[in-house]
Amino acid sequence: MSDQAPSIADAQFEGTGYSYTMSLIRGKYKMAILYCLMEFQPVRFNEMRRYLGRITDKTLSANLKELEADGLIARQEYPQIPPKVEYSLTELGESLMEVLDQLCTWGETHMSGSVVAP
Amino acid sequence: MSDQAPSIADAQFEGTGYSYTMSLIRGKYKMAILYCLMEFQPVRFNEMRRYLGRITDKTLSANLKELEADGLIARQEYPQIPPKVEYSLTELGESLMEVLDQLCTWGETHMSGSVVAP
DNA sequence: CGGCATCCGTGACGATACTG
DNA sequence: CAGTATCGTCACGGATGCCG
Repeated sequence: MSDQAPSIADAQFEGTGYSYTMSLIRGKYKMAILYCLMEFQPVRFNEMRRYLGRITDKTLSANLKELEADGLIARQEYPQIPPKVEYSLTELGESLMEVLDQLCTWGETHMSGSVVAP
Repeated sequence: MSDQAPSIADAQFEGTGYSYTMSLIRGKYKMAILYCLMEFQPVRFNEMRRYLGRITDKTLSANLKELEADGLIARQEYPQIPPKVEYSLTELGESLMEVLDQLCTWGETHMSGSVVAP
């Protein structure tokens, strides 16, 4: 039931797919990490840190854990010296990137107000 | 430097369309505001505040100003007593919503599998 | 190399009161 | 009704140091 036109009076943002998706990619670096993986996976910890610019170990580490917990990325650890860990996108992560990639396209199209020369 | 495949060594996230798009919708409520407008525009200030749940006047006001400055939403003020202001999406805002709407769809599809019990 | 522990700064956001 | 002003809080992220 209740399949009538939604009214703003009782509508809610919480609980929408929107809200859920945003919770996954919130944060200064979440999307950058995913973007990095999409283009260069598998990627090692320090590779990614360099790519992201000024991110700190702590922040990167925390973000990677969250993304892993959310099922978007996979962590592959090689028990050796020196340690080696590679990150990559899961199937879920890849499916999300297909959508997020369009955000990139949109941004490139519309940031023209401030075209940044290469 | 030829036009070979990009290497992670000198790639950068800053400056991508991605980065630009995210800068527009960052924040706890930015997307919720846009989403609200997409479904119910034009929307008045207090209507939106109720829709967004626990947002304060200050935060809502600040976010609306930013979105307006970014050209995503339009503000229509009616000089009368009591005051009346309506917000709606600009063409640019609408074009962004077409993309963001897919985030919603993705979220609805994938949040069912990993519902986190409260 | 790939982390974790700790301390700390900042800015987004909340609560409340007030104004045109 | 549609904000503005002021204050307080807290998560996010930065800097540094240590460890397997």
